[in-house]
Amino acid sequence: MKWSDLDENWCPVARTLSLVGDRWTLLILRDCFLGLSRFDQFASSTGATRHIISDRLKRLVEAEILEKRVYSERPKRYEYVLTDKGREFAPALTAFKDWGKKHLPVRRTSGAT
Amino acid sequence: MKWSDLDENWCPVARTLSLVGDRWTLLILRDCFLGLSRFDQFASSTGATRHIISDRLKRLVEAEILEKRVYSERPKRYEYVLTDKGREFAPALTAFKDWGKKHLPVRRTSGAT
DNA sequence: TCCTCCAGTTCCAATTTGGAACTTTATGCA
DNA sequence: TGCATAAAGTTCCAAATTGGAACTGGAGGA
Repeated sequence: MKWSDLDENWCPVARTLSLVGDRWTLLILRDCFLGLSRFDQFASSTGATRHIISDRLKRLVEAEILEKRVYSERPKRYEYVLTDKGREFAPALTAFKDWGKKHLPVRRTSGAT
Repeated sequence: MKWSDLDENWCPVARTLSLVGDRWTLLILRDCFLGLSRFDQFASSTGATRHIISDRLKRLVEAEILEKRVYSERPKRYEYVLTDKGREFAPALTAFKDWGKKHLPVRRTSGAT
């Protein structure tokens, strides 16, 4: 079964996952909430390849979760910002953040516990 | 960058995603909250291949989000149930559900709402 | 004996990823 | 002029992950 086949699923969780159900997409959204908005920022912040960033941004814009907007005419440059629909995704990321803080404390390779 | 490299990330969202940041894992968790607990149930409910189910259950057990428990000695059969840590993931799924209900209504090919 | 149930495992082709280099448009500087 | 840098992508290919379907093994039942 392909991931896009989930978009007509009876379950709202499954439908949501058909859009944002992957690591890099969610990480890009996190970045948006942190105020990042440019291609290169997403690339270096998430660690995903430019290839993936390009693909995921395209999907997010198509889903109207992000809006692609010109911020420089010459040279043409674009940035990506959350739409209202995208901003309403905040509770989900907050839930992830809270769970991670509580259950997955960082164990630094060198340093204290 | 590999997905597992996120587990030491400074960001709790990224660390969470290193464990549950994929479609099928999250769908399995949804099923657990719906009361499902067996391999075949997950396979048919999610639509993922048995291969994937096997892999994801293994990861979830390793992460102590699910617990593998014998429910039949002969033949040996196992089921998977949420641990406390896993149960605390509920808010995230609820957020996904709410977002999906609001922003991704089903367009049924035939039938009522 | 043969069929069914259930939890996995195995195999292989097809899709997705990772990584790195390249493109395009424009600015800064010596 | 000539060269370097910046930003947003695209392109290419090898490697990893997935999808699909068949197979395994232990047990109960007709």
